[in-house]
Amino acid sequence: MSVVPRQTTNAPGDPAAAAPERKLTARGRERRSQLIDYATKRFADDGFHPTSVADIVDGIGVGKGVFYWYFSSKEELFTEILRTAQTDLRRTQRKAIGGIDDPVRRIEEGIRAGALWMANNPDLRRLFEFARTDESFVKAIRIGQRRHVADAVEHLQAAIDAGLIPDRDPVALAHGILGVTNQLTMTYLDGAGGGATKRSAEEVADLVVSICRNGFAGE
Amino acid sequence: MSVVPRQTTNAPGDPAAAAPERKLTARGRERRSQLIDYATKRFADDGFHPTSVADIVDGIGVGKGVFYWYFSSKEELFTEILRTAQTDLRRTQRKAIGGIDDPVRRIEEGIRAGALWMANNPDLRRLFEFARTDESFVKAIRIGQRRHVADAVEHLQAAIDAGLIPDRDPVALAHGILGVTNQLTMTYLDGAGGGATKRSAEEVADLVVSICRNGFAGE
DNA sequence: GGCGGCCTTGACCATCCGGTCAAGTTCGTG
DNA sequence: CACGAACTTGACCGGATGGTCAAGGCCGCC
Repeated sequence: MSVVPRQTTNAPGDPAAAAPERKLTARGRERRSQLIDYATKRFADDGFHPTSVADIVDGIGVGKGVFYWYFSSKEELFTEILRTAQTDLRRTQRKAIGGIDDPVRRIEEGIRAGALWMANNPDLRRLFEFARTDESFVKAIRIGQRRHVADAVEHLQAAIDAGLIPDRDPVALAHGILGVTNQLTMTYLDGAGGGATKRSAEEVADLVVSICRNGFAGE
Repeated sequence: MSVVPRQTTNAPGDPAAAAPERKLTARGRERRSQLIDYATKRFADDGFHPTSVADIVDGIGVGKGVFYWYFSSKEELFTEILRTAQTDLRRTQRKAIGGIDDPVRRIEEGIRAGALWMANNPDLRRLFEFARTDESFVKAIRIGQRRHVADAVEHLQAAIDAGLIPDRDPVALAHGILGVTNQLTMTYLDGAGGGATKRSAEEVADLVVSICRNGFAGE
């Protein structure tokens, strides 16, 4: 008969786009992640804008209302995907450098873990890449990127303080590392790198570490 | 009265999307570049998909037919913008390393010129960035990127052969340089870099060169 | 076994989108 | 001044698109 009111009041200060925040049963949680998984693939394959809500629900074989039961908008879904992915990437990197003391090795293993994550999650990598170019999502992605850079800067600064690497702007270095990782994983692991042979994820990760460490002239 | 037939036959072998290829008067050429300029700005500010043809013609204050007089589709316009920009970037870099003999300095000045171009053409840089993420345009951008990488590889290989830099995969290095350039120009020159102070184009160019040359550990 | 909340349906809506086209205007040339 | 080609107009079209909602089915719990 009656339907639960659609508009969940946002926590004040949260400017726009909030999740419906419903009580979900096991079945509901499963449906929700099914939507997320399928949408991730479609967004990565066809792009965010060209993928319609109808495409997503039709692909799963459910009615359109299902989508809006779990997400308040297409944008909200996408933001949710981004947030989850950024959290996962960060956790992966933290875990990878867990037991390591030497700052330089922490940096290197962090880079390697980042590159491997990109290699193992090509869809999410593509979504990051797109999100940076779309005004509606830059903000969301900047939050995670800032954290990401801050993590790297911490270790770079430690290495500088210990006299293990030259004293250069660690923030710029961190961004440089990010740029190399993105570009090389894209080139060698996504479809058709520009005149480059295919390589395994590990080879690419080693390549990324080597280039970040030495540049073209170093050593 | 009668209207010139709309569909210009493509040069055979050209798969899709070709320009109308009309005879343009001075007035026509001006209108055409007005459309290109305005569309570039809108695409860069609002994104390709969110910007409609109606937005473009309304922004200029002309009828919709004007657009389709000069371009056969929105996609064709965008591809044209990309192609022109890539050509311009390449020419700028070639010119910058014109009179230089030392391979290492050629590399460095090429990098600097690339970074400066990105800094001076933020709209076009954003369009590149987006085009890499959209299936319809990857192909177009790959062509230019391949050329771009090939240019860099040539100089890197020369430097390796002359024993001026260590013998490492020049293709990977070229992509690394590209990644650093994109990331740093975006961070420091576009809106709101992640917790980073604003810098001049020249400072950023120097930063890019330094990082590409030495990595985080080099020298 | 029935009640109430979670979940699903799919027709429907207002709007917008890329693209077409018949008709009209501008302008250089002969 | 006349003619034809270059250019412009703006109503119009078929088909999305994101999002809504009244209605009904499912299911766990008392």
